[in-house]
Amino acid sequence: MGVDKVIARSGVAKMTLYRHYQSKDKLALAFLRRREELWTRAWLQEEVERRGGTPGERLLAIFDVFDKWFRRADFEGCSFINVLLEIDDRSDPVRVATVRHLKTIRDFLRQLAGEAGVSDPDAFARQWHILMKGSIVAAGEGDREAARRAKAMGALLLASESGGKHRRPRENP
Amino acid sequence: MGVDKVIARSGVAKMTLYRHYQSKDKLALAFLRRREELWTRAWLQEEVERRGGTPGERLLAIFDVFDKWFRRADFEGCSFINVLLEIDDRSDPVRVATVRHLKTIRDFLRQLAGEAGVSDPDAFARQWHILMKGSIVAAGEGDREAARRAKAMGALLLASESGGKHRRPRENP
DNA sequence: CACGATTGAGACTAGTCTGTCTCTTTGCTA
DNA sequence: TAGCAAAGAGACAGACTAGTCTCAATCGTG
Repeated sequence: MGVDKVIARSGVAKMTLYRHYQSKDKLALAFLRRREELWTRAWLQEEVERRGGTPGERLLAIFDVFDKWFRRADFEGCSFINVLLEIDDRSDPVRVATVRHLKTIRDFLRQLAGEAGVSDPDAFARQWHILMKGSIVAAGEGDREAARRAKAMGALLLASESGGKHRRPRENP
Repeated sequence: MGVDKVIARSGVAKMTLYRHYQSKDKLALAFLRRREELWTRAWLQEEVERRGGTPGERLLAIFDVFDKWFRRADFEGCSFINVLLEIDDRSDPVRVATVRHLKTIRDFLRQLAGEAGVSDPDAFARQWHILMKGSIVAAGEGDREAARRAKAMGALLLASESGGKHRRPRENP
């Protein structure tokens, strides 16, 4: 997406854009911040919380939300992943920002995992995130059922945590 | 990666390159074909077959091979995924080619799944592929342990197939 | 050796990219 | 309404892009 296309689509003059954002990279950083506000917080987290239920049910609900997302005609995948894989230079500030925004998503997962009482919330969150990212790529490939497939694996992972040898004491055993 | 960089790195003249490949897109298609030969077949499949074992063990061995891959200093992720997410136009021939090459990987998974006796080899292969793609993105993010995390989920998926209600008759029950 | 095909080196075209500059027009506020 | 800040429109610079063209150097084969 070139600056000229951003100009045309936004209906704003080039100089106006450059008055608000010093460079294209700064604009990209602002876009990613905004994406976190709208996608991660206002959409994903809100939708999951709205559906309620136990922490485990809310973790699984992520894939119900993804299922609707994957079926949208304007599905474009995850901006954080898209930009992450587009930039080779690991020290590039825009790339670094995507890693940070992906971590924000994982923080949300880790909190739910902690509430669900899993033995290692950070490891669990990283596993859950693998399911999410894998399903997003699969959806980009054209698999409309990707969310349901990932959800099934998520259910297995959750079951292994609540029934496995690392099980923590629960209120309702 | 611009044509000029390809020229410089290969040590070949520009006209020589354009005599062998009509356009950059044709070069990209040739690169992806070659990547399938070297990465998918000569590397991934060979390494997995070399380790041997049951079909289930070979499926899990994929993540052992990935583990070594993720720890390489020159790890650049999966070219098929990288190119797939780089091109928006779904009818672009290069993008279409990446989808085809990813399907080749899934064909390999489906065959192993069939040999392992799972109830729905295609669905199983797609789930396994989600674990693979998710772990590749996680590794690109910087998680060196991504392969082990995905392998653990793969083990759960395999266990659910051999012990679940959809279990097929086996020689060694 | 000699000839014909291939390659190397680099200038060159035409277009796109980010970012700047100028000048006019709009809009808000006192 | 006067004045000032912001926005619009578009030309422009400089770097980069894919791809073409020319001509000399090099190569394998008869």
